[in-house]
Amino acid sequence: MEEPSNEFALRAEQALRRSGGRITRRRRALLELLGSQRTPLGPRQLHRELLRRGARIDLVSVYRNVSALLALGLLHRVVGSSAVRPCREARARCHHAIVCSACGRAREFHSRALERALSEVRRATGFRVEEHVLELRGRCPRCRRSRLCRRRQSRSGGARSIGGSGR
Amino acid sequence: MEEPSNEFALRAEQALRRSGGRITRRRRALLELLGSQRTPLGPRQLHRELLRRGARIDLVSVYRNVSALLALGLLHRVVGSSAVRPCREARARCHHAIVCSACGRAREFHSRALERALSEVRRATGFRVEEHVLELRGRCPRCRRSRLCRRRQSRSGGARSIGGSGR
DNA sequence: ACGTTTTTGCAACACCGTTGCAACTACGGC
DNA sequence: GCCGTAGTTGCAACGGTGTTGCAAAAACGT
Repeated sequence: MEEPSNEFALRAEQALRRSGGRITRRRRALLELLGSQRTPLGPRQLHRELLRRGARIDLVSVYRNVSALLALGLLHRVVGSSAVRPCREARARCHHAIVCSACGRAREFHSRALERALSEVRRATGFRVEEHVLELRGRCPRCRRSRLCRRRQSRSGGARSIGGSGR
Repeated sequence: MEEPSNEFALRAEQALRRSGGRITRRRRALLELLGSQRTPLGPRQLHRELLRRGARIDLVSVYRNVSALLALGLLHRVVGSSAVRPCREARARCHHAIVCSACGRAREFHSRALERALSEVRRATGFRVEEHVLELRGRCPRCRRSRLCRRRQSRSGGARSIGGSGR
């Protein structure tokens, strides 16, 4: 058997074994892909990419594996979509991310000011803010420049027309 | 015809008329409900509540109306769910909200510190942060106290067991 | 190599939201 | 008040997404 080619795949394999899981050819392919992805991908996209790379795997298996990895805390789900991305650190619990609404690329960051602001919100509202549930959406520098960087993501309301001659 | 009983319904009716829409009995019932809801509700829940109140309306119509209202900017969609809530002001464009992960109640707030933090993030990442896409999730004071305040909302990963005798 | 346990693929299913179409209804004009 | 036009509704059918039952296949410890 081959060795994991990236840091995430290695870490994930260890975690899987520790929890009694097994390392199959398809699972490894998925881990490699997840570890090398440059943007959050959903199960469907992961599956398509795996097929494109020559792996023979069923969509259901991708779903099951992604769920398992989420449960193990190895993946992070982009808020408001089915896309996932690997958690940077083994115990990543407080990262924030900003996702480009145009190209979908995610960038993680750490902001002292944001931490402070969250404390303020916590105090003001009495809420206990839960970890890693904060996510921003915006346009990344690249996509701000070029309009070329397109991609449909519209989870927004179906924009039913009003007053249009809707037959 | 009756007069709208709450501020939101009134505002929504005006906006709908302005855009060439018409005010039907069912639409009005939905607006009344939306204007009086204490927590974000999804189309399904809205529909159920409308039936419970004696209105006879099809689920499809609820979907269409909610979409229309979203398109008009009268409703705001909770990130990561299908639930909606009325925008407080007619032109609300920069409110932030914190949603309780237990009971679903939403509370809007305004935070100077958060504004400042967002500026910092903007500078640091080069992203243009888009409006009203930031949303926090946490436990509200009530739900922190009592465990009684329950409600299923789990859009989280199906938590497929690993190494369990999955049979 | 063998037996046990997990993983996989397939098919079927459940759920959510959307769309085509015919019937209905609001509303402006007379 | 009645009419005609144009927006709205309900129904049924559809498409997409994610889940589950089950038998075959594969991984891993011995």
